[in-house]
Amino acid sequence: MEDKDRSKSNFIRDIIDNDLLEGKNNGRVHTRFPPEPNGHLHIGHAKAILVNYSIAQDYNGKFNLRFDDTNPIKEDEEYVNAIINDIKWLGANWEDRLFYASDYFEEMYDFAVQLIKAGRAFVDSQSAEEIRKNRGTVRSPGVNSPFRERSINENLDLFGRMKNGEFEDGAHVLRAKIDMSSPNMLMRDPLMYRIRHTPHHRTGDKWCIYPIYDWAHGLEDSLEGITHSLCSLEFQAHRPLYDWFLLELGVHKPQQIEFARLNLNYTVMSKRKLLELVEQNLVSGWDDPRLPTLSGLRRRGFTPEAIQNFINKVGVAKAHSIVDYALLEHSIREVLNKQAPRVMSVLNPLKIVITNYPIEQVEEIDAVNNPEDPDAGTRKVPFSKELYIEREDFMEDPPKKFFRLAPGREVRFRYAYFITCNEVIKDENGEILELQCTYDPASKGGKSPDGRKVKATLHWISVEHAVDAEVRLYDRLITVPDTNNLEEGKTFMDYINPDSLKILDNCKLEAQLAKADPGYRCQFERLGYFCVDPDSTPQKPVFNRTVTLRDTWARMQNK
RNA sequence: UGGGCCGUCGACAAGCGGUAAGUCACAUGGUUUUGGUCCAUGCAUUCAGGGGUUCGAAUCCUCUCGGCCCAACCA
Repeated sequence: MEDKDRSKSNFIRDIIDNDLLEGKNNGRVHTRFPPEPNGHLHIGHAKAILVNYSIAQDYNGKFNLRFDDTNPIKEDEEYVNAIINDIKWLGANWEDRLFYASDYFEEMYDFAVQLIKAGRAFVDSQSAEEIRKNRGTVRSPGVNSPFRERSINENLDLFGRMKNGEFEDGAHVLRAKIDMSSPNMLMRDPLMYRIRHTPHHRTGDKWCIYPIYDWAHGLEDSLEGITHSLCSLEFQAHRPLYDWFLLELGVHKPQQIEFARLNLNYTVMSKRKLLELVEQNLVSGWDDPRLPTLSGLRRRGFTPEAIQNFINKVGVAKAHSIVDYALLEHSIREVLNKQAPRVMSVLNPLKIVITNYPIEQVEEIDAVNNPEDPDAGTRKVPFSKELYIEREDFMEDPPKKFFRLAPGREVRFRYAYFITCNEVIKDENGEILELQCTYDPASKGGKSPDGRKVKATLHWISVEHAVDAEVRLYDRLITVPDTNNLEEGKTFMDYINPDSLKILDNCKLEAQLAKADPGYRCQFERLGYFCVDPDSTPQKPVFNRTVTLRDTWARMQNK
């Protein structure tokens, strides 16, 4: 406890440490994640979830999941189910504390009545346009509503009738009576309730008035006994109002603390942009593996652990920032390097014939499943006269630093033999059809008894034993780092990467992979980490590339 | 421009008056039957800029510059 983990140090933990020292909240720490069920979760939400959850855990506190379902026209049960599923997968645990703002509608109503009785709220009958106009601007004060001085009894009567459905949408609103000349726009008699004759996904048509965020949110936190209400920076201006309502009501007041949202470069994170991509069919759906949605990342092959690690590395602060996508990639490689079984697969096959190898002979070669994990053991891989190698592993006229196969050159076929390329067979167009090679029987296992060295080790697969598969390769969705900072007149839609998805349908896999279940992850040696897509069937396996391996050769070539 | 918040390496980010952590990225070398992993090394005499307080300032004061948020009956 004295040895505080410095990597986790952040200003929120400092505040909590101090609160604990002062004995606030009787030493309780209780956080929450309050999504509105109006869209799908993305990695930015993962930060909010994990910041709240990890703090609750580390301080021996509690963490609630609460749906902030106060606006029925935008919300749907479909989203609540998807969100629950995503958070469970991510690994945050709310135990038995799943709540809905709509659970509190009755209490909120009673609190509103209390505020009216205290003379701190009134029914306003101005139109939306009048309210907007009378609010003033950031530099000029607003003016009081002509309905501001209605009597308490009239307010009570009107508010009750609003609730009873006697008025049309927009006829009246309930407002807090604060200060129309406050420099903080949010304190200029903020709205508390609006009339909406819209059925709610949980309360049906029981209610036709719905509480507005500022009124609802603090009460939700208060009612649940939240101690630290952690949210994003744009709510800073709301904090005085959050405090005002709870102080006026004389109820438990959690402390709202704001931190910066997560931004990632070369992608989009806003609900609006994500929706646009989905609706215009630029991606296959909310779970398209190119999307930073949790369902997309899951389908892409990310693990919850990788996302947790990533969020820890990103940290928590108040400065706006855009995190490098490379950090996310590093986070998943770090996990998969330790866990993923290795397998030899050829994405872009080039046939090789070993001319001095007996026809019909098949050898079972021992291959290590994971050099990072001795317990993973070995497997048998069939070796035969006809093999596939990666097309990029051969060059007829290799440049200086190219170590792989070339005419007359000897390389190692991993775990098998030293192989020398003797002849290149081409079609009439000059397209390379196959390579004629020889093997050195003495080099079995990939070692030469005479101490001869080769500069490259290639992966390979037996033609006869390989299974065909489709492999989907993904690249960044957006070609520019920051879509919030574009050239005049351009939108993010002008920077969609046309090559963000490449489908390879003639890939050759080790046979056992045909039986792998969707979600199964492995490393294709020398190529990257891959996982089985839900579209996959034993007849037609489909793999997604989660991320490439670090590739210093590719980097050299790009220079 | 009223109010609120922010500015530490290419990207994140610690630091809380005692002389710039860490991670990613990048670079170099070593190991290697994955051009992977791993290991080693390098990468901010300086904290947006100026002035001030102090024996001592990224940390305190002050001014300037730059960025973000707030005028939905959204959250």
